[in-house]
Amino acid sequence: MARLPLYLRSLLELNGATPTLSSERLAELAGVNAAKVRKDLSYLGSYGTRGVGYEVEYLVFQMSRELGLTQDWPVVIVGVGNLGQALANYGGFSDRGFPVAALVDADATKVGSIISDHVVHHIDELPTLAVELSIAIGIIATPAAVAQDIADRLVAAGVTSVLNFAPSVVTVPESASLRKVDLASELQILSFYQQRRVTAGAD
Amino acid sequence: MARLPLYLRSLLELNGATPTLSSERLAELAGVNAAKVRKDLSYLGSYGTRGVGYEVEYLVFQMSRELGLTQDWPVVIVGVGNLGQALANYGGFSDRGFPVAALVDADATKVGSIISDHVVHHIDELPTLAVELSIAIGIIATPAAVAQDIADRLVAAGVTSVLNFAPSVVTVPESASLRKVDLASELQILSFYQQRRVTAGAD
DNA sequence: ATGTGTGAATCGGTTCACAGCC
DNA sequence: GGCTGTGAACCGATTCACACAT
Repeated sequence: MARLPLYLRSLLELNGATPTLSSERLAELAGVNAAKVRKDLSYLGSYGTRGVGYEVEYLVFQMSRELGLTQDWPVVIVGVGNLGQALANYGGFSDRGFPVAALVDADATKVGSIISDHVVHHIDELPTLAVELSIAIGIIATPAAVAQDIADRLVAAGVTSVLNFAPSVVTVPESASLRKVDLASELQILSFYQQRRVTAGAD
Repeated sequence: MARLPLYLRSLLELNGATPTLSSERLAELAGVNAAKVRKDLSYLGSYGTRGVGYEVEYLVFQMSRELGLTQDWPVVIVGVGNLGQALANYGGFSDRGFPVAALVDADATKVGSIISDHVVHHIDELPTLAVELSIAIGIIATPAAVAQDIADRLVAAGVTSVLNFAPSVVTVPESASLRKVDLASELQILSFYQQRRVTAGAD
């Protein structure tokens, strides 16, 4: 359920403003419709009270548990080029239970340098690091050409969750999970609609 | 059609290795199935030849045209914190026809500083900059709390395509387009499956 | 009275399968 | 013979609508 994180964030943003919340109201906050919220939440169990709504605190707890956020999941960032460095410096990860446990790169000249308090290790150390640091998630921030190879190495090292930022098609075995963030595609999709608007306006 | 950029990228990666390509083969490269490729491409028009496949060069041209990639679309990055700076330094945009035309921020202490060859302007200059630089796309790299306000300002300034990196729900009028990149959600989704695997394994 | 939980209806997108063209 | 283009079947997800709990 890809919307759970959205609901959770909406609930947390309330910051205890209200002890209870209707599906209608939560839908508004999360930018979806109320029926969807009820269906999604009912899938987690019956945590609502008819005539009243959902108890915010309890719901937050259940969602966090469901999403596996009651523990930290250490991440490794592979590739410390522009994007990799940016991600390493970006505080948003560690804050939310995804501490950056290691940085690795294939470039020997980068190995040993320090970025955001982390020493950059060589990619060959991945298997050792993965075990020692209990790494759960690998972030690929390399050039597209090597992305698949990195994914393979991550999985081989026992990292079963992969987030790919490289603009290339990557596959992992059934036993692992893969998500991608494709900046170029996002821009091109915007460009598509942008052009349509411009063209339509000219007609 | 959100898969067009993927197809285009796959075609470009061939680098002229073959003049013609079957839907089967393109599907493989793009990581989807062949029927989908044919449906998607037929939506652009009948650019294939039965018994042969699609002429790569012609297809690339048609797709680029369709996606509006025959021209540049200048972008403005709003917010030059960690993420904003990273995006500004990230060469991937300009390369692909989305030149970073301007950087803006609300923080007066950042205004005037130079990042990746660009002077940071104050957010209030957005309307002027948008017109002068023909800005088509606005990238929101601000804290969540101000993201909606920024989106409103972008739209008011005539920027009708918005890419939101802030972890918050943002809406724009029908007349504009919005895409989002939600790093925290991506990690939480991975965490969800990761936990399921771990839990299942312990059973 | 209010708002959940959920079967039933609906919708959009995916996949199948094959007729038609090269 | 090979591969596209596309109607038809299929499937999951969304939405509707209402019985039922508080």
